[in-house]
Amino acid sequence: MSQPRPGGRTARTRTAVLEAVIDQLTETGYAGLSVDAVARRAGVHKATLYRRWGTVDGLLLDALTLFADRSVTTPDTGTLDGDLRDIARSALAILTDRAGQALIRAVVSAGHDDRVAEIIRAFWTRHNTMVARIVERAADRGELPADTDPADVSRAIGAPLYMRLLVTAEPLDSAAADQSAAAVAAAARAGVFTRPAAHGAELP
Amino acid sequence: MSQPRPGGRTARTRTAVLEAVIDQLTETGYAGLSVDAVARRAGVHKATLYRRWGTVDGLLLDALTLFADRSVTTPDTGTLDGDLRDIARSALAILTDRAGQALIRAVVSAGHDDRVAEIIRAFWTRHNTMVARIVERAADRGELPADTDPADVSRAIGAPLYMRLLVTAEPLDSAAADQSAAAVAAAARAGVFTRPAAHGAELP
DNA sequence: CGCTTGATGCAACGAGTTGTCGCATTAGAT
DNA sequence: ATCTAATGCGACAACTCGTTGCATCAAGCG
Repeated sequence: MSQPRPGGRTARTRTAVLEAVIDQLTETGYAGLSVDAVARRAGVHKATLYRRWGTVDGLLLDALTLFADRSVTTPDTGTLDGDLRDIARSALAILTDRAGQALIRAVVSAGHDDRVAEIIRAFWTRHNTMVARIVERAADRGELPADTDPADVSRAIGAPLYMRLLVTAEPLDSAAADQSAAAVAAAARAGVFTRPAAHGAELP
Repeated sequence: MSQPRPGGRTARTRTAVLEAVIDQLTETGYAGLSVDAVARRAGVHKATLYRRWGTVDGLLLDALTLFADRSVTTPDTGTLDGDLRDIARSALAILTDRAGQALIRAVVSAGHDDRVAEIIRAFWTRHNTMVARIVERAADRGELPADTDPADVSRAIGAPLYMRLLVTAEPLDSAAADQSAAAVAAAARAGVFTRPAAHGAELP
């Protein structure tokens, strides 16, 4: 590696700065996220931040990258309900995590920076892939219609939780996560998330 | 009324300003919503805005009040599925409306101004009341468990649509609305939105 | 019609913020 | 021990923000 190691000054600075970004977002939201404020909080000169990150969005982007790079694990409980519940609880964990909450709010506020959008897109792609494995297994067990769309399921699991966080400001607890999982299971079993007939093979 | 009439200069100024607020929000988002920008766009001197609205949040609040005061109508199609579909399509209409979209994004970005939060709370209270009527009728028809929680249903209908708008940036179309309605219907019928046993009446 | 009153236009301001620069200093690698 | 890149430092011009005093205007009223 040509990069300085984790113990190097550069890495230490980055850690301190990105942590300061989260702190600042938590306290003041995206509106209060200025380069100066982050610099003061991190104990780093603001010129350094301008040189390395350029803009406020650069800072947000780096913090977001660090956060979104966590791996998505696929549950395998043996039942659709169990798997969906695990996924909902993972989502809950992100949404109640300090950094997760700060970053999600910031992303929504940041309007649509292209680079940010790309990170979000990549995250959901991975998430959908993970859900697809669950769905496939459930279909093999006969718990679900074979043409169930994983993207629909993926979105539906998280939606009520994001709704509580961003829109209605309601509490985020495990009961909410479990209810969301149960609702998705019921809807999926009922065939609501079935893909529209693609090439009319089974038409009369 | 001691207020100048709708044709008065004051009223005309207010209309022009609030329209400018929506335009500005649409183009730049909450981050770009400055008093100066709105003043320029509305063709009104900024001192006037500071005198009447005080701050940027005052402007947003007034625009939001004007928008949120629209009445919520209760559908009555005779079936649970029909009613839920109507509700989902109403939500879709708000979420695809220019002003609605601008204001919803702004509210999420505005962090939590107390007065804004109060308006949101009031909106959802009315919405929940409306859904409660639907749910009650459906329960009377035997389409739903009697102890179905209207707030759960209310939240679940809108959630996938808000999710598409705010989080995943996916398209908002009537297919999405109808799917959401169908999913909620299936989940509600399955008893997912049933209130937890309150005073243990039916326990062994 | 002319008068009164409150709302608006106008220009200027001081305070604070933002992003950049040249140069000195330091930490880490070789 | 030395070299290099990263950081610290202070100053700066350009910009934004909110306020103020005064002139002007529009709407209602007799």
